[in-house]
Amino acid sequence: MSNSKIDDDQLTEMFKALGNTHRLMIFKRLSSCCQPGTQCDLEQAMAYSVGELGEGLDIASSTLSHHLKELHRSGLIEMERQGKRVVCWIAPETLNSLGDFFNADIKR
Amino acid sequence: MSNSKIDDDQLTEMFKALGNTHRLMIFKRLSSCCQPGTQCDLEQAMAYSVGELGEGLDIASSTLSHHLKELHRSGLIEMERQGKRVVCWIAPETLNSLGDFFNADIKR
DNA sequence: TTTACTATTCGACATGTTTCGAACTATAGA
DNA sequence: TCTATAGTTCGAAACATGTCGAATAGTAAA
Repeated sequence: MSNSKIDDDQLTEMFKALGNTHRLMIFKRLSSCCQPGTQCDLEQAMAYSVGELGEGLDIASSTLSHHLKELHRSGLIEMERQGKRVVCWIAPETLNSLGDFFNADIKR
Repeated sequence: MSNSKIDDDQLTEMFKALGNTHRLMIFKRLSSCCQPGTQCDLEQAMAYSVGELGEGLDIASSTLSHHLKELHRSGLIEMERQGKRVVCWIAPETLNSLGDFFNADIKR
């Protein structure tokens, strides 16, 4: 059921991107869209600014910037400047491709 | 629907393990259980020996051994000696956990 | 324009990873 | 026991990554 093409090189890059504690935390924060028991609009609620994503991570802002660049390079997240801030959100197609990778019973 | 517990550290290790071209190839070979259009027994058909997994990869056997160790350490694959050979297969629970990670709509 | 806020780039350093060949271990069979 | 087959461990070299602070760039508001 996978219609979005994604090659092995890109897949490797995405896994490499997620294979780091800080980047995985960032990714998880981006993929958690709302508070327990609340409804949320996918497109809106899942966007965070760079600063928000760094909260609680205890790393320098330059390091944070580097990690976000890696997540973006791999195709996992999108970024866009909005005024003073840069907001980030998960690239939805990519996420689906990854889900398919693990859920398909047969791969070649 | 995720009942198998898996913490962030282990998740990071698994992604790190898959974030390498050679290891991803090995993992894909282990997760492709049968030929096109054929039926297969999951438990049996998905086991490969170390030597078989290295075919076509064009790396030294010591390097192959290292990669398999990484995949095993991360919890992605199981290994067992059978006579002269060591056979490998994918750890099924782990695979499900990873699928859940990407398919759950809400994470925290 | 000056200031404050937000984020990125750069250079440097320490740490990890990938890879090889050589030496070693384990098993099965002659 | 000797030999062949199948994998692993070790040490070293090359390369990649994570991290920081300092300097820089973009935006908005006083």
